[in-house]
Amino acid sequence: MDRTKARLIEAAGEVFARRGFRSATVREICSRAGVHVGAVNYHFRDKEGLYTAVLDHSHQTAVKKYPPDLGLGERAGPEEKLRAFIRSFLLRILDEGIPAWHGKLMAREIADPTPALDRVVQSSIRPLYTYLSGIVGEMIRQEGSAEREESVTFLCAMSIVGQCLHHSTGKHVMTALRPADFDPADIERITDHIACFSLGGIRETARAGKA
Amino acid sequence: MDRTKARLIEAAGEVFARRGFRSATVREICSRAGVHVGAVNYHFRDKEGLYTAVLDHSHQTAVKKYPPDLGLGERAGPEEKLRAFIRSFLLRILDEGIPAWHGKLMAREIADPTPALDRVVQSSIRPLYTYLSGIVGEMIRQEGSAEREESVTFLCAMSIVGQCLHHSTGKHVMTALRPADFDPADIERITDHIACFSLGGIRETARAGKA
Amino acid sequence: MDRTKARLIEAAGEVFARRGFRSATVREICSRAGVHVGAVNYHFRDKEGLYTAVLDHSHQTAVKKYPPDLGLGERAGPEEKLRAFIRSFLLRILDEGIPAWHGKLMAREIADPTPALDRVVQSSIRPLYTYLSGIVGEMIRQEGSAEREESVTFLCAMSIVGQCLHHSTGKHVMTALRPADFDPADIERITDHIACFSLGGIRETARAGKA
Amino acid sequence: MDRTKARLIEAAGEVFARRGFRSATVREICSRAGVHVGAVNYHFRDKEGLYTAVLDHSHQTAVKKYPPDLGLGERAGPEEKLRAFIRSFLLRILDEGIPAWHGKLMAREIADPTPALDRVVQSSIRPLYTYLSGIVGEMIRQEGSAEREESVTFLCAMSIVGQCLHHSTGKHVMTALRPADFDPADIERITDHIACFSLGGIRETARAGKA
DNA sequence: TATGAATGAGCCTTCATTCAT
DNA sequence: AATGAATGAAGGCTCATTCAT
Repeated sequence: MDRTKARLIEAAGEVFARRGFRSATVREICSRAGVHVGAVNYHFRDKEGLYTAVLDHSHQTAVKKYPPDLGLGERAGPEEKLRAFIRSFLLRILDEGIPAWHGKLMAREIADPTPALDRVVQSSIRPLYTYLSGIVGEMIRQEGSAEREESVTFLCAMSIVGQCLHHSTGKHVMTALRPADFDPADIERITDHIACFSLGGIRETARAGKA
Repeated sequence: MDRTKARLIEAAGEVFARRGFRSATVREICSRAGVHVGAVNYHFRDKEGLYTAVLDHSHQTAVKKYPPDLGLGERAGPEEKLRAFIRSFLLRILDEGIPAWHGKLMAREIADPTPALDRVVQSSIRPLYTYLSGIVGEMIRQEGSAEREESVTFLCAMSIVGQCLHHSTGKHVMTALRPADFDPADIERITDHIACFSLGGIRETARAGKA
Repeated sequence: MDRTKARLIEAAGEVFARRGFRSATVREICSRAGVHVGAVNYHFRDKEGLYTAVLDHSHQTAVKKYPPDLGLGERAGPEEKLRAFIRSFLLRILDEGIPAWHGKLMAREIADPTPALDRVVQSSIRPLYTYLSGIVGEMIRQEGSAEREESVTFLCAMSIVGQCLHHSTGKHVMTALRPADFDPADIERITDHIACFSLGGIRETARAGKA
Repeated sequence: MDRTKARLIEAAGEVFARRGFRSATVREICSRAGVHVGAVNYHFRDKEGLYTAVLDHSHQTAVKKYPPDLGLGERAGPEEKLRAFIRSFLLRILDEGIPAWHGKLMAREIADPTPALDRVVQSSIRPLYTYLSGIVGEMIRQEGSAEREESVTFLCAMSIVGQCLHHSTGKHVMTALRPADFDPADIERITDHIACFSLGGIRETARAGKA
């Protein structure tokens, strides 16, 4: 029955996101899904097969709920697009529920890759990166810089992604450092900050490249 | 004998940094250290005790080799201090050798905390954060902004740290995305970029807070 | 449907012959047969029932294709009959295709018996043995020996069968020992050797019994 | 303690010989040895390591107790040597106790090879084969035959070995066929038969090669 | 009648830890 | 004080078989 597969994917998404692929146990996943221990091997061949299925499924869900431009039209300006991208990215990794698994799983895959990394890069990460590079490149060109453009664009994109991921990856430390200030649920405020910070960062970088 | 403890800490630092606390095995550590399997439990009570000892020891080593200001005097300007901090931070997490364990262990602790997180925060992370906050706060004040200063300073500091950590945490993905562009060994170039990007980011953030 | 049973028997014959009863898995058999996993239990009660069915079916096929005398008339001499028997036996266990399963399965049953051994002995092995004993007994009597005839005949028959089986059972070792010399496909040459060797052996044995 | 390893090897030899490598379970072995289930992995790395250790140990024991020439001097005639070899071979595979494991394990390895086959061939089987080839070659030359000598020697040696092995491998079938006649304990009688049969076989083969 | 999802037993292995020596 | 053999729990996985549909 398909219901078992669905319950398994749901339970596995939660456990993999919380514990990581290696530390997650098939037993805990099955227990949460209320299915037999052997079900994973039957339906997904092995633990890795289940993990891949979770990644694929959550990818589908995430792109639907959080498109990179968040519904912005093509005519939107790059600054607007950048803000939408950051907000979308933060929603992916900070929100609760199925789509957030995807962000958390990607974050884990980035920090501690499994054999599924290549798959994730091709299906999920590269498209996002390509979209972000387009925005950043446009902003850099607006500043009149052209030198080593691609390489500079790459570093700027990584600076943006790094800021976003840190709000997921580093949340425990942030809470420990300033319990009062840090609220991962306040996505709008974090979006505002990273968008503003990155805008200034991109411009400064473009200016430096021009000189 | 103290020599056994020292060899154990050295081997454990390397293994914990490479595999993380949970994936590292006592057997591999003991094997590398050339001591018997029971030594960890005998000298450090349990695996966690060894981990704590490694953190303490590598902290001592790291603060000596990579002081946050990299030897800069108090009279240096905040921009200069910021660049030195970023370079020092990148060296901690990207360099090879004993002191780099500490940076890698901190990065792992941030991304996937263990019960030792609080200890690490108090001994290592908070001092760094306090130092960085001082620099950032000074720069923000230079721009004339004052509104919600502390909170803004916190977010800026996290943006800087997030960028740096991503060059350690996300190195596999960066390599997958742009194998030609990404070289974690080129610390100077990464330092230049993050310093420049963050300078623009802080100023833009300060300006926005002023309006 | 009978077609499912037929496909199952065909697939099972191949797998049992290659892996043996215990190492063969119901799943591999069903997968090769293109039927669902439960089919074995549904049609044949259990794995052992399928195995029995395979033995019965392949026995039917084998006796048709490889009659012990290979079509020799009753008037043929014992030496001619012995050679035909040996050739027939080798074809059963070394040939490829459906009838060869039977030989391979018998060889496996002899080397590593299952609960089906008695059935195989009664249906397949004993008739062959009886036929061979007739030939050997005739040759021994030709030499003029009579003492403990039956027992001697038995041992001679076992010597002949043992030689033949070793060319199936021991093929991996023969290849390892003399890769150049050993070619299980060269059934004529092996037949010639075993027939000649056994002729000499029987005569010598008969002569010794006479003395 | 070495006692655990010794008990494990003893228990494993018995179980491997009775069930074969694949069908034998670590649990049964440990249970018989009266040791913990993890002991196999601790002392021998894995099941295969234990198997290898059993093969090595039983090989040592077997060569001591049953040297191929059974203590015959070099001056003994080839017929005498052949008989000694056959008797020694039968003792190896039919006797009870540790050295018989080796014969049974070799017989299993020949019929159903494991990854350890090469090791067994090099350490145990090839030396025996070489010794036997020397005897057979001498007998063939005595008959005056020289044509394709090596290849003929090989086939004769295989005929001898095949006869012997069949008395171990095929014992269940022999018992089923003639319960009264067959007594594997009557090694002297079997030795007499195979020696006599093989003598006649070798001479006949040599004569045929000469013609 | 036929299917295939689900089951339960069992297998090998790994791991941190304990404890007799 | 130090060793390393032994332990017990747990992990992923395979397999033949059952049973609701």
